[in-house]
Amino acid sequence: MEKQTQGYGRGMTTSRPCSVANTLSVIGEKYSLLVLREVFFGVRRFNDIARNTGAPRDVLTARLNHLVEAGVLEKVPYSERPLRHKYVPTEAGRELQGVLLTLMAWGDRHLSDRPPVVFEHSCGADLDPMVVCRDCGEKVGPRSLTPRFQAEGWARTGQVAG
Amino acid sequence: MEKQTQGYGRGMTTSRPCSVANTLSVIGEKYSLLVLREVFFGVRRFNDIARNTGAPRDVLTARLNHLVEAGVLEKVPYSERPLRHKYVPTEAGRELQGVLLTLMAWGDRHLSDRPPVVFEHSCGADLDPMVVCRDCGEKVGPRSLTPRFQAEGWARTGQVAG
DNA sequence: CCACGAAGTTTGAAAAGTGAACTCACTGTA
DNA sequence: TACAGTGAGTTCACTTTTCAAACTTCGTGG
Repeated sequence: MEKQTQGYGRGMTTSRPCSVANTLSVIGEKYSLLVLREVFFGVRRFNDIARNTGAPRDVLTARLNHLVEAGVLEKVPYSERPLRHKYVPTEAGRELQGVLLTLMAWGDRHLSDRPPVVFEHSCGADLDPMVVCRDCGEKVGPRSLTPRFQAEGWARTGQVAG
Repeated sequence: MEKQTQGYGRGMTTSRPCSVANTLSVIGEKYSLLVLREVFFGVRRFNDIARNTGAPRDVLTARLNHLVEAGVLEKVPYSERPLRHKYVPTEAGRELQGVLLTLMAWGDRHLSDRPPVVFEHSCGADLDPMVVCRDCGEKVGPRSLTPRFQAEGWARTGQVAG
């Protein structure tokens, strides 16, 4: 009955089991992350989200439903008669903020002269987000990580050589 | 001559100017982030990336070309006669690691019983990534940020009220 | 000469995305 | 009661993208 989006990875037999793919099956479709951006900005009504993201209305309907089913957003009525809903982030949804911030930081650094939006952190500084190891607090760099695969067969499928 | 992908935001007139949208115009298409995941794992050859991501070969060709044009990957020959290339991340590409890590962390937390892949950090611990403010070092939470819009007209398009 | 491998390219059908127009329920004004 | 207006979708006709499989091209090793 449900129209099933032909998603990434989640449960696929051919491709690598991976939480990146799993997460993308929830927020990887076109416009989903822009919807979340708006929700984080406090824009929570259908028409406003549609205008700010540029998403066609039927696509937006599908994305919102998908995000609600996935437990990222929650549909909360702001008016009975007529029944109207706003879309608010769940706890899980709020935890996606880090994804948005790292995406934004990369774009700020590599694709714009000056950032279109700046976040002021509660410490007073303009936020420059950074990913660190929770245990040691050190910044995570490209060479400080060694992957360990929990399922066999995926470790050395390709040449790792430089 | 170039086939122009009908992308997000970048340059659109209708939707909010935003680095999230700009970044998604580079890495937001289906499979692009999975390609980057593989490249970070050290898998750098066309056939290996195709197998591990599940991407159709023509789509993969398009994604790789797009990522190379955008300066995220670089095409480096590993054999003349026949000419064969591997795809290696540029400096800008390596800086996308934070995006992958936050996506992975969210999936680990919300979509799997146990992580399919664990990264061991150079400090010895299994990595649990966290986004912090570079200035004060504090963890960035959902309520510690205040957006400031550099272009007018986008600040209060929707109801911010809870 | 033949089979094989890597890295694409081509193909035609299926799926997804698109904007415009339409529906439906209600509201506020007269 | 009539009537214009709004929010949230849905439907429609169309375009674009995706897909898997087959094909191509260049070179290798036997």
